Amino acid sequence: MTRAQRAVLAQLTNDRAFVSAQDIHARLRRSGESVGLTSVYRALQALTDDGQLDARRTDGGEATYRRCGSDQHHHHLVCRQCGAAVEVEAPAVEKWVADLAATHRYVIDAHTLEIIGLCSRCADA
Amino acid sequence: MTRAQRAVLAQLTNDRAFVSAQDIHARLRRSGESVGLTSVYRALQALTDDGQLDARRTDGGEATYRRCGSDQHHHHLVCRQCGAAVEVEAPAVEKWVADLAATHRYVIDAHTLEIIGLCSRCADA
DNA sequence: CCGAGAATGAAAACCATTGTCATCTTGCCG
DNA sequence: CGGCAAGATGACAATGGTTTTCATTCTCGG
Repeated sequence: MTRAQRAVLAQLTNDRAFVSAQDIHARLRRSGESVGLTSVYRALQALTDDGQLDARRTDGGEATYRRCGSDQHHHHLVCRQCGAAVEVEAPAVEKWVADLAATHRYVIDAHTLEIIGLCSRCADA
Repeated sequence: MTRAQRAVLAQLTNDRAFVSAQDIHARLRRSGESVGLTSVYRALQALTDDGQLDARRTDGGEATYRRCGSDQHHHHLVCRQCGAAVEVEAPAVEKWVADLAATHRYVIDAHTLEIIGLCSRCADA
């Protein structure tokens, strides 16, 4: 693992929310651990390919990343304000998806299920 | 409704797949019906706000739009190649989402459920 | 017919992301 | 140790979708 990858992973292990590349870069800068923006992007790409990070896009189209606790397939309940997320599993949905695909003769690559709102902390504030 | 909105809506009523702003612009151009790219973006924005179009982002982060048959809340089975989509309802999922949000004290704004793959036509080709 | 307010679109600005390339590390072999 | 090859790094430029700006053009009520 490269220096940039270690730095990014450390940051995301610390925070544990969905964070954008630019945010990660800024935070690393602020904490003295200086890594170029390009390297942050490369590290995020590599770690995501490696399955160590989950990626999702915000409503605005910005990519955000999170270090998840489970390496199993799961979905997220995400706070649109702070990025805090709860990992959830939905076996019933998985089955429903598979059946549906078969019915319509689609070859499925993936599916997404996300619940977006405000966590209790952000809702109160 | 403005000229641009009529043109965009006509195009999307014709095609009925998820299409990007740039694609719509190109198609209108090609069909003689010339509308500026800016106006296409504005029309898509307005029509989406109006609930006349459904929007989603491709994996690459590009926004795509579709004229759906149902104005009820529904989800999509989408072909990542050609944009063809099947509208599906999932009452069980809706309920599950609501319960989950309550459990975790999240104030829910929205949720997304998408199934991405290849339609039978694209899979065969 | 007139004028105000909306619509239009070309061009510039934006901004996240990716490519380029010269430099710097690092680990290995002699 | 040296030194070299492969990979990593990061400043900078380029890309590409989207939004802003702004001057011009419609449109429609009075």
